[in-house]
Amino acid sequence: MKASRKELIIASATKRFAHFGFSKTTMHEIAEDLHITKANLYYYYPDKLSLMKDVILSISEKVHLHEKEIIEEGGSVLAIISKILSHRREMNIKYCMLQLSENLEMIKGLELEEVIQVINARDESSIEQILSTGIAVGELQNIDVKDVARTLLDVISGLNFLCNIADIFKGLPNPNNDSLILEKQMKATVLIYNGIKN
Amino acid sequence: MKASRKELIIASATKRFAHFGFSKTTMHEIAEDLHITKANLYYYYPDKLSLMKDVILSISEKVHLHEKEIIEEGGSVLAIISKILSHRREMNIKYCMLQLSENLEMIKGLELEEVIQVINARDESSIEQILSTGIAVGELQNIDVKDVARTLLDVISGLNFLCNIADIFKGLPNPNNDSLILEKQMKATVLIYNGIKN
DNA sequence: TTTTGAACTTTCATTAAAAAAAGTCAAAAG
DNA sequence: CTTTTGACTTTTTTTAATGAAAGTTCAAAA
Repeated sequence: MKASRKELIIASATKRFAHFGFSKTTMHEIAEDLHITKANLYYYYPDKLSLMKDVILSISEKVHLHEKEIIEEGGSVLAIISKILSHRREMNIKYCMLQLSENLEMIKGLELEEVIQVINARDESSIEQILSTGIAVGELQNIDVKDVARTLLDVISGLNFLCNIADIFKGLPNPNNDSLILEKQMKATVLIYNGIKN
Repeated sequence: MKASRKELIIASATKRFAHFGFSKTTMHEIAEDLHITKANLYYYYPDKLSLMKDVILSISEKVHLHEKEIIEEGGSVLAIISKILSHRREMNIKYCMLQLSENLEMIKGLELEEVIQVINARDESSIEQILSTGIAVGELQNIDVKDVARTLLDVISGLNFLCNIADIFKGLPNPNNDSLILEKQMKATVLIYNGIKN
């Protein structure tokens, strides 16, 4: 059926995108990998952008599901967020080209806003859930969950940008940065946590 | 004397750089503004980069002096940082092209590292002084001043990047962003403050 | 319904020539 | 001796033209 065919395309495209980035991957190459023609690929996806979007959303979904698992495993608020940040670093190392490309395309004004919004919503829902549970079990003060979650996410992704900006611009991955980013993110998270814990 | 002549050059160059950015300002134009020849300008500055550096350092010094004044005026830690962040936003609106250019040049690999280091050192010294005083008067816990100051500065400049990245890339200023940046920076600062206050 | 070959259109890479800007220097001016 | 300059060279940026590559479309075949 159609859905399964699309899933194959996404899986195949993800490999190329993750390795070479969006701009260095052609529709022809993606089609070749699947032993179909470019025209056939266009039967399933009207353009490259929508394929890119589906690939991004697919990865985001995987990450989100894994984060849900981490949350369900339980633990202190700080421990859970720490696990999530570590996992995101791992994902970033795995899909770094894609991250760089994604950021660059977004910067260039490509219509990825909707996708970014979905990812943001997922991120917010995860953090909000962690904070809400923290309040429920008395670990955290009775804070404004939405507001703190948004600020924490801004801080985390701001630090990501701060350390990655040069690489994003160059379009070259730099895995060395990841431990530094994680460290800075953890330090900031701990400081914020200290202010909201009971 | 030489010093005064250089100061005139810096003042004049600052106007052009602040308005059009580094790349859209030529040495010829700067010379013209001063009613001297380009060759004469090169008598005082060996190249464009060193003039750029002096302009950046001169503005940074002004900002730093003003922040010292704010600190000396006294007040709560949060009030002082709030004033500093507001002042930085004002400076950013005034010198936005310069900020954008500076970031872009840095990204492109221009040798502005030394200058950035000086600015960082000044920023750190300000925040460290605020935190130290806060501890001394019992407003803050006995935290690791250097560490917290660095993290706070990372968070603040990360948020700046996060909101500005598209504009930095385009090279176009966008003053609308400034209130948003300030808001995010204040929210993050308050959260961190809550964790270090007594 | 799915697939394809053969188009078309847009974007990208390359090149060469011209223009603009950066940077140099010997000599003039004070 | 310091400062200034005009004329010069070198680098960088722009422009325009070309061909190639990639994105996209579509009528017809499977």
